[in-house]
Amino acid sequence: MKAQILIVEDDADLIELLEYRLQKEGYETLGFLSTKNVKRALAEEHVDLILMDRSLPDIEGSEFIAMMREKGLDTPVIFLSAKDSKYQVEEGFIRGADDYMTKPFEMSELLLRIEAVLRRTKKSIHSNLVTYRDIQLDLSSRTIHIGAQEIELTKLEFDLLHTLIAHQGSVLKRDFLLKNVWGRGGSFQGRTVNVAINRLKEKIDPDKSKNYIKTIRGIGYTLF
Amino acid sequence: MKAQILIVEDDADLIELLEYRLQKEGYETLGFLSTKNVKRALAEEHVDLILMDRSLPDIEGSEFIAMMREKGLDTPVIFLSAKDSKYQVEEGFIRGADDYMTKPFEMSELLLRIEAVLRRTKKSIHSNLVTYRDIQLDLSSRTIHIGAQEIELTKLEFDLLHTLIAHQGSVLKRDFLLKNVWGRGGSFQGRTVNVAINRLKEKIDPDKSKNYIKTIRGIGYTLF
DNA sequence: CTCGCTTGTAACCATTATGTAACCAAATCT
DNA sequence: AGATTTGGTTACATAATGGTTACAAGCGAG
Repeated sequence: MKAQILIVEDDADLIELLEYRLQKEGYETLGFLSTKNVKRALAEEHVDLILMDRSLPDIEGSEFIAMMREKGLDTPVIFLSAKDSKYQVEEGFIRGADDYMTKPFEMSELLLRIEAVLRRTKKSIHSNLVTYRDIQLDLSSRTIHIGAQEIELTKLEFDLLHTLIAHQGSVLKRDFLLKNVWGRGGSFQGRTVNVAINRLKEKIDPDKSKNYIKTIRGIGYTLF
Repeated sequence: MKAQILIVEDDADLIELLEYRLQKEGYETLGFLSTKNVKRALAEEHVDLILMDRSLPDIEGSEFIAMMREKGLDTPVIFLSAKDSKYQVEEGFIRGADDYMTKPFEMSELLLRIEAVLRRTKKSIHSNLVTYRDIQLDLSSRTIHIGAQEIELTKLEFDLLHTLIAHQGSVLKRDFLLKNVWGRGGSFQGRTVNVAINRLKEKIDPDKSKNYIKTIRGIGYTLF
C-alpha cells in the first residue's frame, strides 16, 4: 500500500517539484497552496504524512499543528523551513513536528527522512492481538477492548483471560489454571480460582448478558 | 558510491572535455547545453555538484542559483567563467556559488576544487527529532521541549524518556528498561527504576495534569 | 580539590490486588 | 424433597506493589 503524503507549500513550483519526485518514489501526493482546504482533505482522505512549509501566508505552521492535534489527529509532520536567520534563532519553537528540513535541502535527504518518519510511525502499530468474540487483548500494550470500549484489568485478571482465550474450546481445570496463571502448583486451596474468575466476569460482563465464561460443574471453566 | 556531477555549459566541446575527464576520475556526469532541462534533471536524479558556466545564453548563472535555492535545493555549485576579475569572483561567492574557476583553468585544479566542495558539503546539519504528544526530543542537541517550554533533563532522564517514546504503545518491563537505559542486566535492585521514573514524571509534568507515563501495576510503565 | 548535581539505595507511606473465610445459591443425587 | 456437593458472592485482612522522601556516594566541571 502506497503511503499518501500531503504537501502544504505556497510556492507552486516547489509543490510541483515535490509531487513529481515523490510520485516517482511511489508515494501518492496531495498538494495545497494554503491550509484552507487541508482540514477537509485530512477528514476525507487517509494521510500518512504531511510536508509543510513553516511560514505559510495564512497561518504559522506550528499553530496549524496545534489545531490539528487538538482535533485528535496525530498525522506526522515534517516542516520545511526557510533558512532565515530569524528562524534559525528560534529553532526551538518548531514544535509538534516529527522532523524538519531547512531550505535549501537535498531532495535525497528529504526522501530519507520521509522514510524514517513513516517507518517510525508505522511501527507503533506493531500490536500483538488476541481476540475472542468482541474481546480484544493487546499483549504488548496490555490493553483490553470489548467492542469499542476499553476496560482495565489487573495483572492476574489479564493473564487469566489470556490463557482462557488461548485455550478456547477446551475446559480448563483449576489445577491447570493455578499452574499456568498463578505459576505455583497446588499451593492454593479453596475458592481462589473461583473468586478470580468471578472478579473477571464482573469486569468483562457487568450485566451478565454476554456469558463469555461458562462454568463446567465439577471440572473447571471454558470459553466457546 | 560515485558522486554525480551535472554540467551546464554552452560550449559543447568543453562539455565533452569535462565529461571525459571527470568520468576518468570516477564521477558520473550529466551534460547540458542550457538550463532548460536542468530543473527536471535535479528532481529526477541525485546530483552532488553542479558545474556551471556563469554566462549562459538563456539565463545568468547566479540568477539560476537563486531560483534553485528558492526551490529548496542546496546542491553545491562551482562557477566556470571566462571573465577574469577579482570583483566578479567575489560577487560570484556572494550569490551562492561554492567555488569559482576562471577560464582558462587547469583541469587538475578543478578536480581538487571539486573534491574539496564535495567533502565540505557531505556533512548534514539537520536535526533528529522524536515526538510524543507535545513532547519533543531533539536527539542531536539533546534538548527537550514540551509545548513552547524548554525543559532540562539529566542524561538518565533523557535516555529513559527516549526509550519510552521509542517504544510507545507497549508496556516496558523493569528488566527491559534496566537493560536498555542503564545498560546492565539485573545489577540493580529495589526501587531504582521506580525512582527514576518518578523523577522524570516530576520534571515533564509537575502538576500531574498531563499523565504522560502510565504505570501498569505488576508489569512496568508505558506511554499512551 | 571542592562544590554542586546526579543517582542509587533505604526507609517509610499509600494504594491496590488478591487469598481466604464465611455465607448463600444452585445443581445433583438418592 | 431433602441432603449433599459444588460454585457464586461478599467482606475483610494482608500481601504485594508502587510512590515519596531523605540521604550519601559518585561524578564531573571549574
